Amino acid sequence: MRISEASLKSGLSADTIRYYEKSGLMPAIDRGADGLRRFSPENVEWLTLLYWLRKTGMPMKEMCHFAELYQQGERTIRERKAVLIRHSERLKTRRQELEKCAEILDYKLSAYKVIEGKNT
Amino acid sequence: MRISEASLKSGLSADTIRYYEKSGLMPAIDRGADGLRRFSPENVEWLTLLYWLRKTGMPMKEMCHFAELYQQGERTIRERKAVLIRHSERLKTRRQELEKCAEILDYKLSAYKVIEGKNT
DNA sequence: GCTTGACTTGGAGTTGCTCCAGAAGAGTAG
DNA sequence: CTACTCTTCTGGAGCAACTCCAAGTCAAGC
Repeated sequence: MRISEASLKSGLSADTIRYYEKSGLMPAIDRGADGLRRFSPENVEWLTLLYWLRKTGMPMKEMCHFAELYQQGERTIRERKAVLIRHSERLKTRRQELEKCAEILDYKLSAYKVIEGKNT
Repeated sequence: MRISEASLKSGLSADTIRYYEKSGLMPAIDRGADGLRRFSPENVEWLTLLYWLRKTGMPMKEMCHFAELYQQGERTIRERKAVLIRHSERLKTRRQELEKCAEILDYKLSAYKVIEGKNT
């Protein structure tokens, strides 16, 4: 499939996909006779994973490292596992931050209610 | 208090605080006779709120708008409430994204386990 | 009186995109 | 065949939100 379809399926914009390729986050995408990129389903699965990792705060540097491991095949599975486990810990931290912020918002909103009560 | 203490208490770096002031996210901070910024506890509370809003993904533009409302006093409470409610909806969305990503990671990790099982 | 340390400003650098101009190729309409 | 539209390509500029740095000021301590 071509880039627009890959974009639609992965969630990444075409620009971002090209940018990721340039940055070494992809195992060089095949080109058709016309010179346009052709994405395999495996390519798209990879892009989708990148989409989620990035969206939840993994820095590009770490994704680059992860991409290198991926390119080196199955013998790097152990290390890749470690990267993902570290990331899922990051998710836990993020969730706690959201929780904390939600608390603060609730507090602020209730304080507003008190002020409004005074003024009416 | 001075900027280093305000930084410590709010969670924002001194650089970021100065940047926020320049960007209009703060009601102009007082200066002492020495020309250095002096932060009131109210200033710090405001910075702390900004810290959490930013950390959980509110764009600067929206924070600027919120800051303007704040500067206009109590008559903007209703609108400020709306901003915070919108943000708490954003938090909900973010939480779902984290959840979704956690699922993907679990799936990937279990897939790795299968591969490792085959190789040993 | 001299050094140390926190602070000041303005500006350059960084990350991770996002948008744009200009060109090339395929497909459709007249 | 010509004209037009669509998608894609590349290289490069622009942007958000910091982050870091150089050069200078000023008060406090030895």
